[in-house]
Amino acid sequence: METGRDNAVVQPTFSGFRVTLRDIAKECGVDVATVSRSLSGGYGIRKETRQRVLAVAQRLNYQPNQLARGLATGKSSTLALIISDIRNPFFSELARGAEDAASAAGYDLLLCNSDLDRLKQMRYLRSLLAKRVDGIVMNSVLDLSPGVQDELSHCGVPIVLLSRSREVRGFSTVTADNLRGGFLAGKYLIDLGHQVVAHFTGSRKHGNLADRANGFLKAVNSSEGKPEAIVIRGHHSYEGGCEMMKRLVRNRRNASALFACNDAVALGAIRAAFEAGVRIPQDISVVGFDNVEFGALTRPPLTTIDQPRYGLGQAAVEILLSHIGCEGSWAPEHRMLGVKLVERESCLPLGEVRRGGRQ
Amino acid sequence: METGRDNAVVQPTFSGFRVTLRDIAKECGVDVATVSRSLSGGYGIRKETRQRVLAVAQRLNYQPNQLARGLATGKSSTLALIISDIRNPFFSELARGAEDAASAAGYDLLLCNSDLDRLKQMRYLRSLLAKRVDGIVMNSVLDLSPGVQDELSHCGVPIVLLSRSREVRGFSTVTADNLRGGFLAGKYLIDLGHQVVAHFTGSRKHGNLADRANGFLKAVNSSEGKPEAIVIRGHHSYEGGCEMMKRLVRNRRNASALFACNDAVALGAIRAAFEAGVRIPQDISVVGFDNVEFGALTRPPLTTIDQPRYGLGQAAVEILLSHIGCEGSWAPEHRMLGVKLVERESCLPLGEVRRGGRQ
DNA sequence: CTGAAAGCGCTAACAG
DNA sequence: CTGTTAGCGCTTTCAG
Repeated sequence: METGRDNAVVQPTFSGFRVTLRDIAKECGVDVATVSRSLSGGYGIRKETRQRVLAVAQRLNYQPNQLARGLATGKSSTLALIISDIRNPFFSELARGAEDAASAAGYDLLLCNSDLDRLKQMRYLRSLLAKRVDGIVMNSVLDLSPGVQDELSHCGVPIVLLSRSREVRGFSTVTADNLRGGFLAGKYLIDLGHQVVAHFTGSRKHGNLADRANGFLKAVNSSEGKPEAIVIRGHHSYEGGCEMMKRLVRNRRNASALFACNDAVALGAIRAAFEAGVRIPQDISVVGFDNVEFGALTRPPLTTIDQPRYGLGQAAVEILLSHIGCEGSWAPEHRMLGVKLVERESCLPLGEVRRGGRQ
Repeated sequence: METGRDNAVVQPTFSGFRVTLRDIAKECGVDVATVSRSLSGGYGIRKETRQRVLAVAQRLNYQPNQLARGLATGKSSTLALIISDIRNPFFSELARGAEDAASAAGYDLLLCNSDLDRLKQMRYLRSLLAKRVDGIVMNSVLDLSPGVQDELSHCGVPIVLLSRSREVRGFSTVTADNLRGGFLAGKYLIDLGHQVVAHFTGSRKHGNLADRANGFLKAVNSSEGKPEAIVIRGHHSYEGGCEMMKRLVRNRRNASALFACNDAVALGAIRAAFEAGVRIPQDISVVGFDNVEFGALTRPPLTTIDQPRYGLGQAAVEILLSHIGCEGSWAPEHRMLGVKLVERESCLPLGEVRRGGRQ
């Protein structure tokens, strides 16, 4: 039927995975070394020889075996990304940025979901190092023991962290300006006239969240009106947001504004508020952090701090690549990307519509 | 300060990456082969010898070099996932399912974003095969030429597809029951009394979307009241949804219901509707497909077809693993996971509140 | 049960 | 410019 023409047109794309340098060498009547040189770079090879080798390689559809190459060179052309959970839209966009950058440079990207669990992280690291990945982008290293941190920073493969962690030396970092983001959020709420503003955040060990909290506190403390800050800790997830809002509603009905440490928490909080009959933004104004795509679609659309998620992943890989060029002796680089407030409809000036409703 | 104790307690976790079998062999006064055997499996080794080797390996904190092992065995203990875009929440959840399953079995997972682009897919495949991945989960293979498809199915590494693609033999597949999902959605809308119902879908080449469309059409065609179906094609994304809704509003104001091929499209459509002053669900009822997490938070909460995204990834990797056990001669396996309707608030019976509003 | 030896496929000196 | 020679670190016959 359609076979004749098809087979004629198609070139044997994946059939050449068993042909080796030796096959080409034999075919060309030269040595494998010559073939190797011709294929990679081609320096110190007569043009004609190289052409001939290339032609044969092409014809045989030669595909180099990366494992062999890797064993010989100690490099694998693969990078790794260890994050807590790819389902978090923050990380999925970051991952895309990282993968695009890696792919553009000829690297593949291993994805690891650690859930911020120390044991999982250790397992992944071990496996990745065993595979001789050329670089690692990871969430944080704070929940590893200091000794392990130290070892990691000396293990020979460049690692860039996605959190500031001033305490840890020896790693490059890429972060959004979380401190400033927290400050912007706090200031915005206070400028709206709010006197009692809550902050939902996560573990103290999470450097980025800590920065946001500090920025936020800086805003309230440096403010004239002596506003009150209530900080509530929980899990930095949608469910955590729900749960913290329940706590807030139960214990501190006087809060009129909320800065959530990320959009997931904000969305969870909004959901719980809705179920508790608390209106957003009439009863409580909320600002999130991340500017996750779906934040624009919630009820109400979420005011939030935008951070360049894709760019973070991209920058992290760029740094990795620059380190990889430096053959084992790179200087840690710290890059901080800007943030900005995105005003939508989840905030209102204090008193504007408040007390217009129930209760 | 805290150094003394710390250093004493911590074991040298990542320091052993340069110790090789030879080192252990030397230390134990045995041959590398003995060490190799002791470490992997340990068959045909005297218990004491093995113990001794293991102890030394432990002490030296030996970490096997996977590249070397891979070169020798032809396996890499890594799998790969080629999807269109990890930022799509459908895929990020699927990826998590796949990664968890892989990780549990001792495999790492390479992430590739193809954007469904033929060239990118080819590049990834080449790279992955060169790295001797042990298995690949991929979106689809339909946009590759038939010859390439054929080659792929014979290339020696198991591949499982995330779309049905009946036309292509030689691959295993894992999908949700898209046909039934489309049918459920269509029937639901028709049972609500809608007479003119639109369907927003994507490329014909996308097997899963085609199945949903077919299921949908089956529902409308098998219905008593002879309802009318309007199918509109565009990109199966949020933006695509916006754009298709604009088209619908411009051209076919009589549609009172919409089945979107996925939640992103549904959400985009809802957004565009909102901006056009079309009320959901009063003017148009909409049902999505996927049951993406944020669908519960939109305005209004989205009625949708739930498909087990995490489970799809998990199942795909399970199949891969089972194939890997079979040493090159596995029978393609096809698994189809169930779907169900999730009723929320984006649909209304025809006429219920309709015509109560503007225009 | 264990050692010796060959080889996986490629790279990288070192000679010619 | 090109061939020779060693490995990279591990697995896997094949002997002993």
